[in-house]
Amino acid sequence: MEAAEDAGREAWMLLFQLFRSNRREIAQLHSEFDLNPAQVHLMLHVNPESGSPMNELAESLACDASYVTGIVDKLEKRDLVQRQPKPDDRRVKLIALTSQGGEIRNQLMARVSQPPAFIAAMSAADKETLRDIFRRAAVDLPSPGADWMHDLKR
Amino acid sequence: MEAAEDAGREAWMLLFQLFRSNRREIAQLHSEFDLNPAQVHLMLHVNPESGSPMNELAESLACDASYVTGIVDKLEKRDLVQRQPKPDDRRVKLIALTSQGGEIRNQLMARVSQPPAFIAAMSAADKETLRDIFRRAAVDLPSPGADWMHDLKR
DNA sequence: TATTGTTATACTCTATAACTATA
DNA sequence: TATAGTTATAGAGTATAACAATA
Repeated sequence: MEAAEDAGREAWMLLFQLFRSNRREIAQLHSEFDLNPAQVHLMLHVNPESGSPMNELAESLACDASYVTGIVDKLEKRDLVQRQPKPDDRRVKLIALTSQGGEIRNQLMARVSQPPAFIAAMSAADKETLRDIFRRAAVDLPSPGADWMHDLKR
Repeated sequence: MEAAEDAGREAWMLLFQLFRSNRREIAQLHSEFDLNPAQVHLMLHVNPESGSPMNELAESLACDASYVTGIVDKLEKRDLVQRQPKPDDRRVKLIALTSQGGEIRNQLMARVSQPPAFIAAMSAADKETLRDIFRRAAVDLPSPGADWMHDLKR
C-alpha cells in the first residue's frame, strides 16, 4: 500500500523530531547525576541482588571490556559499586551496588522510566493506543536482546 | 488516571527498547557513508540552495562554533561542501554543498527517512494510527526548534 | 564594542594490543 | 589453550580560551 508506506515514513520522521525535543531532558539527567550515558547504563544493568560479572556488563553496554574497567573504577571511587570476587571462578569479578549505589539506581530508574514531555502530554487514549502498538511491535521484532530491561522491572 | 499513567510509562519503556534495537542500523549508516553523526547532521541541515552560515549550523547542531570549523574542514577536504563568502557580511562564511555533496545529501536523506525495522514491520493500520498520534504530539509540544527538518521536506 | 570564524589546546569517550591471573 | 580483567596507549569527538577580521 502506498498510503501505508507514507504513513510509516511520516511516523518515523515525526518520532525522530519528538525524540530530539527530548535531548535537553536527557542531558539534564546526566549532569544532575554526574554520570555519563555508559555509567547510567551500567548502573541500571547491574543485577541489584547478586551483582553482575564485568564481561556481561561489557556485552550489554556493547563496549570493550577495558572500557568497563574504567567505568567501574570511577563508580567505585564514588562508592556506588564494589568489585567482589566470584567464589567459583576467581577470574571473574562481580560488580555489586553499594547501599548508596542502590539508592542512586532507584532514583535513576524512577527518572528514566518517566515518560518524556511528548508522551506525557498525550491524551489517555493516545497513550494506551501507543502502548498497544509498541507491545505488538516489540513482539514481532527480530529483537536481539530486546529484554535488556528485564532488571528494570523489579 | 492511574491506568493512563501506566500506559504512558510502558509506552515509553517499549519505545526505548525499540529504538535501541535500531542501534545497529544507525551505525551501519555512519560507516557506509564514512560520516559521523555530527557530519550527517550538518549535511542534512545545510540549506541546499543558498548554503548556511556556520553559526547557524552550530546552533542547529547544538555544538560549539569551533567544532563546526573542524567538521567543515573535513567535509571540504572530501569535496562535499565549500566555504563561500557572504557578500553583505564578510565575517560570515556560507557553507554550500558541492554537486557531489548534493548527491550524498540526497542519498542520506533517502536513508534517514526510511523507517526502521520496528516501524516497517507494523501493520498498515498501526502505521497510520502511529502517524496520527505523533502528528498530534508534534503539534502541542513546547517544541524548541521542532521544525528542524524543514529542509528535509524538499 | 560585539560578532564570526579560526587556532591551539585540553579533556572525555572509547578501542586496540599486550599483559596477568585463573581455568 | 582459552577466558576475565587490567594497563598503557592512541584516536576520535568536543569544549574552552585567546585571537583576527569585520561589523
